[in-house]
Amino acid sequence: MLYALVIIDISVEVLDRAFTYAVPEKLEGIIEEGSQVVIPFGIGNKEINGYVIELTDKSEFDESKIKYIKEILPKSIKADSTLIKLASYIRKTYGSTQICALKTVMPVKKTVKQEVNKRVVSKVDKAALSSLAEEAKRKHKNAQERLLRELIKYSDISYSFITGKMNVSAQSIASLVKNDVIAINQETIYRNPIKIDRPEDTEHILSKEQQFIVDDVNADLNNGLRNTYLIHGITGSGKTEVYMKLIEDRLKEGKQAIMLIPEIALTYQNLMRFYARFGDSVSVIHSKMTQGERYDQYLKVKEGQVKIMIGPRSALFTPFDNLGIIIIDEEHESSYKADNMPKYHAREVAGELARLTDSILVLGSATPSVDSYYRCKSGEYKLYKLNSRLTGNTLPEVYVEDMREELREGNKSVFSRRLHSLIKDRLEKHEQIMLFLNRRGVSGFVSCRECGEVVKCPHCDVSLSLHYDSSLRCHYCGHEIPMMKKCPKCGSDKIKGFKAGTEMIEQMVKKEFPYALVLRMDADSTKHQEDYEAILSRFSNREADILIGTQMIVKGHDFKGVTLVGVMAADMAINAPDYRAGERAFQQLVQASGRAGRGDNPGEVVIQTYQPEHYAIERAKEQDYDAFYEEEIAFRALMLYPPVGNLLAVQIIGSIEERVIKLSKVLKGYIDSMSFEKDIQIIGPGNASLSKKCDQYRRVIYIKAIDYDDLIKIKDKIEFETEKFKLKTESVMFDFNPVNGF
DNA sequence: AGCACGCCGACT
DNA sequence: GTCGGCGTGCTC
Repeated sequence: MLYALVIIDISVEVLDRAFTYAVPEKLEGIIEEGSQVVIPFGIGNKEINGYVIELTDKSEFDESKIKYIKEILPKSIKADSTLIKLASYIRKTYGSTQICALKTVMPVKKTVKQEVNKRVVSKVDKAALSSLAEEAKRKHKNAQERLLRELIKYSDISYSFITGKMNVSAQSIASLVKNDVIAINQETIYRNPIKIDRPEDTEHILSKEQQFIVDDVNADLNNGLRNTYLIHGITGSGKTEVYMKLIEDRLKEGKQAIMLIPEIALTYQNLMRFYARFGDSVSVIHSKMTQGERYDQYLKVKEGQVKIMIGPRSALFTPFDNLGIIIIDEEHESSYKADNMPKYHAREVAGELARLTDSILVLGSATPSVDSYYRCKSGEYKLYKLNSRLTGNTLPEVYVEDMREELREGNKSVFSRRLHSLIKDRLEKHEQIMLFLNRRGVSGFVSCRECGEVVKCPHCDVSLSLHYDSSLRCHYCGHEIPMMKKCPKCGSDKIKGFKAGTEMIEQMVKKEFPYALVLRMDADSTKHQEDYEAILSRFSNREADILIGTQMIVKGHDFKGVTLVGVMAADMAINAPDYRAGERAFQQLVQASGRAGRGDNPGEVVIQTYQPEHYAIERAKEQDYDAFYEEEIAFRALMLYPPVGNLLAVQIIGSIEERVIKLSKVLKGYIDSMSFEKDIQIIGPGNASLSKKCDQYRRVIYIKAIDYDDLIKIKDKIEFETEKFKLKTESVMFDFNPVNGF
């Protein structure tokens, strides 16, 4: 008798274990580990889906009670054995249910009808295409314009290439078909579309530094070593070339590659480099792809056509059969941490995947995460540096402007005198300017305009947040004091809450520089992805002098015309109520600086702040990552924050405030009752930084521990206890080493 | 999660 | 006497 251990599709803790089912004779040999099956479950034999995670010939369970598997779930796709192991890792490490973990590692669950091979051909000549493109541009039909311009170069493009990689919607194509500009050629063409249309590949000569990395990694591989590598390379130092060479070498060995890049950097230009090099063996996934498109990618991977997958964190779950390398570009990006359950970190999961598949993991960043750098220092990762800019252009000049000084000298405007005069200068020279304003979190912090003092929590060393009821609160421990009238340090009455939006800056710019053309980009002005692309391309086409925006504008796009970057208030980032505030601030300042002078003209950067002596600012000005790291890690070690310690956020949500408060206290009681070999610290319960969201009250308990396993024990204990009093209106969630705040 | 069993109050 | 409340327990 053949039995199957099945994980059932009900995401509840008590059912989160394998159930034994008998495999009917007709399915023997068909059902495999990873198969999705339909099984009768419970008293009513309700039909439920499940995943087979193991096949065995002896049952551990009372045989008379075992039921038969009904069938294989129609149109389903079997989970890879590696992916099942990865799901187990995710369940264990991040505390989700097995089924939830399985679902996250299965980006494609169902088969979808396969698309016919469609190609788009132009029906008009190049001149007509050109004028139509101009027209489309005028009407802000960006997608159409993109397609038309591409058709000038190649008169015959595959449909899926246009909808997929060029990101042009079916509607845009349809409207061009309607106007008889293009036709869709349905003949199945077995030639490869991309190989033919693919841009000329340039020669690849690696610099000494680049070649050293490639040789060293390959030497390790030849010696049977499977390491994790971190490439710390300044912007423009040619990390991508190294990635591509390493990928190429793996392909030669018959292996495949996964490359993660943040979704925001998944731009056409970035992808083109890979197409030029690797042609049709490269594929991309992104969040906007439909089920069908995803399935097509899946098939291509399974058939061995696709050997390199590029995408955001979910690209990790590409079911390659012989993976050789995983690359994570911009590894410090917080988007690598999942924000819904299970809250896994792609860097850690990639590490596990590399281990499971005997692959290597390569991380790269201009401003590595403190986490990864720490692992380099401890010898866990191998560190490489790329220090020279290949393009030859010099680093920008960075000025730090002390806004306290400005105020003392009677300048009450949001522009320091230096920034004001530089903006004027650039406008006269017709060069472009970017003004960057960090605005994370809803409530601002409180600082003294006289001495720069920021009011901080005495227990947590993060800044206190000003709330609408004019109280100051710590988002970590709930410590609360009333808003003061005078600065506790210097006694000045110039102490105020700090808040400024992009809109306010826009108005100020318009007032000061009425003749400047201004574009603003923030969450309000970019409700849709198209808006985002539209603003960026307008700025790129020099339709505006000044671009004002939040972090969105410092990532991804390069603007050749920008020679001045202004960081309006670096204090916003430094004083975010989060232990990672310093790290994020430093990264953003370095990134923002990197936006200046990408073209031929050298750039200048103005950082405005009330705390010019803050280490994140001083180190960013000097562009000295190592010095920053040393100071940051000392702070983390002192406070036992990650990566030195480990942090668990226990998040409690509910609609009745008293009950949420009570529950959070009860949970803290459970933790108090536990004993550990190494010391742990319990902080809170306190209100979450968003203490009420969607009519749900949110509280949080933070636990710091040396041993990660202690945190898992705490999670298990809380889950075990809360299981008993079936929670209805409240829910408890866990976030291990959180990066995105709560 | 969903369903059955089970043991106490007000209803034709 | 019975209908129905939802507390408790189980599901291969």
